[in-house]
Amino acid sequence: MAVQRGEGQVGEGARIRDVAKAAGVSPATVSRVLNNSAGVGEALRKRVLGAVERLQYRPNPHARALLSGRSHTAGLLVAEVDGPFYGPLYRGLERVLSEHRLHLIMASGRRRHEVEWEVVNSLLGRGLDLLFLWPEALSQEELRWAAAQGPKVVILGQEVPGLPCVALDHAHGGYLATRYLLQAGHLRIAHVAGPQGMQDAVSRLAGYQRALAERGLEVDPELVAYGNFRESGGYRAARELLSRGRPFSALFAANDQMAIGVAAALEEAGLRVPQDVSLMGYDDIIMARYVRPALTTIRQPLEEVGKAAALRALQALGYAAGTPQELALEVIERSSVRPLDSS
Amino acid sequence: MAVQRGEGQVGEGARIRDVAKAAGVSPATVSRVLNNSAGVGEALRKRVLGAVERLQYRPNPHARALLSGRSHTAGLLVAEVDGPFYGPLYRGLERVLSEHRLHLIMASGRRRHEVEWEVVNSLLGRGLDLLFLWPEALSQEELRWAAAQGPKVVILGQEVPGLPCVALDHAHGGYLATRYLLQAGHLRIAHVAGPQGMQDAVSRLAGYQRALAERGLEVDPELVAYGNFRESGGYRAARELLSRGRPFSALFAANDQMAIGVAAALEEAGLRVPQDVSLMGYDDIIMARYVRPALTTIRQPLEEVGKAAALRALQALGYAAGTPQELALEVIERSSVRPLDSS
DNA sequence: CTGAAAGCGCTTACAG
DNA sequence: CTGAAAGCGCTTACAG
Repeated sequence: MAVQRGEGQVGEGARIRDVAKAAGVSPATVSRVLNNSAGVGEALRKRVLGAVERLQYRPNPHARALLSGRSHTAGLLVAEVDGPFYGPLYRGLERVLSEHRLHLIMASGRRRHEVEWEVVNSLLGRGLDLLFLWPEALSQEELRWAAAQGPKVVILGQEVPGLPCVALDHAHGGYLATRYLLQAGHLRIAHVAGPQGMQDAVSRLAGYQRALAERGLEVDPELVAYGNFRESGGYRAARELLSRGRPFSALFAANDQMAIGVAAALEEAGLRVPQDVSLMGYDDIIMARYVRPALTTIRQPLEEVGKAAALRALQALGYAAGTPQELALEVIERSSVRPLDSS
Repeated sequence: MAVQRGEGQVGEGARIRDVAKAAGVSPATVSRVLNNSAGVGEALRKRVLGAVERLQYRPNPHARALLSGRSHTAGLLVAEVDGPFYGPLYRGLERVLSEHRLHLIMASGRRRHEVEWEVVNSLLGRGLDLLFLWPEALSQEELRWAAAQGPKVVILGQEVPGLPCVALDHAHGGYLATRYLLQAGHLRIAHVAGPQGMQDAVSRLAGYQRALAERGLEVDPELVAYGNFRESGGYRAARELLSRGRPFSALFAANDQMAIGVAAALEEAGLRVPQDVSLMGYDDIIMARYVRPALTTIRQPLEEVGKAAALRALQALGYAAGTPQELALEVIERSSVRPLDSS
């Protein structure tokens, strides 16, 4: 009685007992052969493998997961699955994880607190081994709670005291970008920041302000506008900046996508990059090299971030994993910035 | 004896029997409450829910999957997780699937037969409910074999007789793009095709040739070069075309990423788009709207493709799902093509 | 309306 | 070296 054989896809194939019968051994022996455990007689081994092959037997992963408590799956929360940004991160994670036969589930929190929370809970309910969270709206409290729920958690994009994190120093990046522009002789530097309240956006803005202050320049709030981290946001923010009428000879956009939107708006307004306005991006997405003028930007090693996060997580799971590379930000000089004639 | 309580993350929380004990009922009753089955007395129901809450009980998904044969997870094979191309597809799939509490695993086949085959097998061994395959190198035989292994399979990007597929008519798209250029008065039209042997690339090339032939023009093989579907490939292919010395007034690139690489190469060679060379892309990635000049292109409704594929798969699983939209290709006119003066 | 029991497909400690 | 049995955490047909 009780449960009938499932109709599910998994149940359709041969079971271990079918293989055992076909090979004339016990299920335990089949299991041992498949898991390379203990010494199984060579003769039996061959027989079992033959039967496995013949019946196209695949062990039921759900049964294995139930027994071991391991699903061989990791989850990744990001702000969006679109866009050029998370691709390299995903790839870095996948490269390392797949070597350990771990798969990766990606889910989007859409930059909204409510959605992020729901996604994290859904991920927590799936019996994943690992959780990589790149939150945009969740509080540190909430992240710590999530980490207490079971799966190993690695936080990306920000430092959360008490949890394993892999973050880049966004404030430093904002500082580097701005200083670069300053060194090129620009004094009136506008900034298109990311969404207000988002950590990385806030930090880059802080870096921008610090560089200006260090140089003894006043930070003019009229030279700062906010965007959504996408092309459309950069486009709109640039138009807003232009409409304010405050002159600027350079502009630092908090990411490359917005920088490209900015460039479009500038051109529409009859301003040339870099002759009239120097433009600096952030991220170094692939496209940055190909847009005209090619974008000078701050490179974030996102694939390396993914690898580092994966390595750290694997260690937490008890696998012997290598040591991650140093994650350094770097100015990539291309053609969108030019020195200001001090004439 | 036998198995000890797992150390896995899943095993760490409360089990159904703990809840049952706390509520003073049997595990069966807890199960019924949680699954809203049958009529459970309201009083008990409350007690059970209270205990669930108190113990922070989460049913073990692996046990459920073992019993039901359903993992609530779908797999997606694509050529790369990077790049702007698959984002909208993933999003379309995810939007529909998540409404049915299905998660999505993405894996990259890297355009290599061997890797694709391995990935498909790995996916097949995971007890997934659904498989979405956008193959670049697998044969129709292999795809049919995969579909026979258990999970419901939907093929993307090409038609495979006998299997549910969601594909766009790439030949038609190539034809549309070329005809558009022809109608603008161009007669010498170069083509940067995708990798030789890949279905979509081959079809677009065929569409290009058909449009030329229809117009009574000879197809000059010297005007065709091949790229890797990425910016770098477009860049190199354009340089190759230029080095051949055959004149052309327009160029159709088999995707937007290559078109953007082409534009960079053209500009480096001192050629202006569209004044000197008209440029047509394919896909309509977000960036197409923002590069300068904004790219005239063929829009592929990839998010819709994802939704349609998800809907079809859900039907196969027996869920009542809606009917997908029509998937039409469309010329998006922007600024990278201009009529040829017939002077 | 509720519970005791069987069983999903595996793995592993125990016996031999 | 190999097998019989227990058990992972659930769900559901069967009894009551």
